[in-house]
Amino acid sequence: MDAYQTIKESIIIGKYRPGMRLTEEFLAGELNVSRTPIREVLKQLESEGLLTPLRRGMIVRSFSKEDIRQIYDLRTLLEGYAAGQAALFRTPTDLQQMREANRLYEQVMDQKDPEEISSILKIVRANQHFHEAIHVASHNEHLRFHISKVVVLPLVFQSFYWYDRLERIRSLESHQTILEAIENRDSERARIAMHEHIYQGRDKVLKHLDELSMEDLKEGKND
Amino acid sequence: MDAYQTIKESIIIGKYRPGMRLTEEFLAGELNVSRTPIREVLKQLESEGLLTPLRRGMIVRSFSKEDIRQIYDLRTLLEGYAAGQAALFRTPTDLQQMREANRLYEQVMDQKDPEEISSILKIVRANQHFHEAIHVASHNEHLRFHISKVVVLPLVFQSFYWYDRLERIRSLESHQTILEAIENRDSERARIAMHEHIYQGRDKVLKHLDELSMEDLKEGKND
DNA sequence: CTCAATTTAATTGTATACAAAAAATGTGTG
DNA sequence: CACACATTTTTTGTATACAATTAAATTGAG
Repeated sequence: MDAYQTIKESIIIGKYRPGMRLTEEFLAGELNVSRTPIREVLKQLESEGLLTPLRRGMIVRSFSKEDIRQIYDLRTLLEGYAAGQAALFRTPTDLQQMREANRLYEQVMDQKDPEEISSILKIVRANQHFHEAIHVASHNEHLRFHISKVVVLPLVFQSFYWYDRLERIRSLESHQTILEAIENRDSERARIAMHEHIYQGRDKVLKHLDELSMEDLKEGKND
Repeated sequence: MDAYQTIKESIIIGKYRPGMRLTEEFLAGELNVSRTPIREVLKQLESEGLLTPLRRGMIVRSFSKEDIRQIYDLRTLLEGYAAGQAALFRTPTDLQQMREANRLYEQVMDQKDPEEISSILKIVRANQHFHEAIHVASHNEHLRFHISKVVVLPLVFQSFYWYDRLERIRSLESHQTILEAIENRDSERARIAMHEHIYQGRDKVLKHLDELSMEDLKEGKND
């Protein structure tokens, strides 16, 4: 795995926590490369919105509730549109890809150690496959390109991290609903179903944030 | 002006034409800096979609008619949404900024030498000011961030380059229509007016491309 | 002891050298 | 003359040194 993927994944899974400062030298040491390739990775991750530039160096971006609302509003808009377009323009191959992605999701849905990070990552990736199959099926390269930048993987990871078995099943079911709408060329239905599906993920992240701040209050961590 | 702005503007105004190959060494010589800062600029411009990576080096991206349709569909979706949100959440300051931008546009609209590149750039910037004022007024940082990446400046430049006086006036008028809707907190009206306004720009670019290929046909340049 | 000024350390920005990879050129053979 | 193969040149990727900038620590005055 190259430097970009390694650092990105560390941010996604929270090994580098929000607010943590990342210096070029530190990362260069961590990955045993010089600062030159690290610099490029940092610039890249900044443009993806995963890092916030400081006057000196970068910190891992943290997302407020308002950030999450805004990001997910955007996702519903763009991915909803993509689902609608996919319903209009999908090819048989596109449909096959979506079905395949859902099969994969079913396989990895309940694994031995569902708390393990690598298990969560597998589920996240299967989920991504389905969504990306729809983006491809929209047959709009630019839409695809920009959606990939709107989707903030650390948040997606979080929502799946906190999903229990029932919620995973419900997520798969909504995938099936979206898929059916696209099969039936029902554009508006596909858009709305995707809209709702994404808001479910948003609500999970928001709810978890609430629970966290509740606990903080109990423990008197109100600073 | 720094390396990033210099190179970006050269692409926008077409000094570096679509398809032209840009090597690090060439640009380093051109701007009298070393390759290091140039590399970062190239990566940045690639992520903005202005450059296409080759196996070795980059070429200036060229946009097909299909690209243009897709890009402008995205713009209508996002900027339309932004206009709608602006109608709901705008503050008095926001409105002031929009009015100010339109005043500026009126000032630079008919200048001495309207064919001159710097004149066109002034109009493009005034136009940008109005649009950005709306993005700010939507009070959604993430929406703003992503719209800035969806708007492809070389295409905006082109559409204004080919606008005649009447079309510039019409463009200002549609700004006024959008502004009124936002003043009246008429969200849906603002969204639709913005939608239509952006499609006008798209059509100009597409029409000009048509005229170009017509001329090519006449001159027997069908290769 | 507190705060400002100055010094010191940490960190990024840029240039440059060299290694690695790809593209272009040249050469010989059928 | 076309084409495969070897050679040269171009161009990018990485490491590293040093300059410029910012943050941290220290010192001294009030």
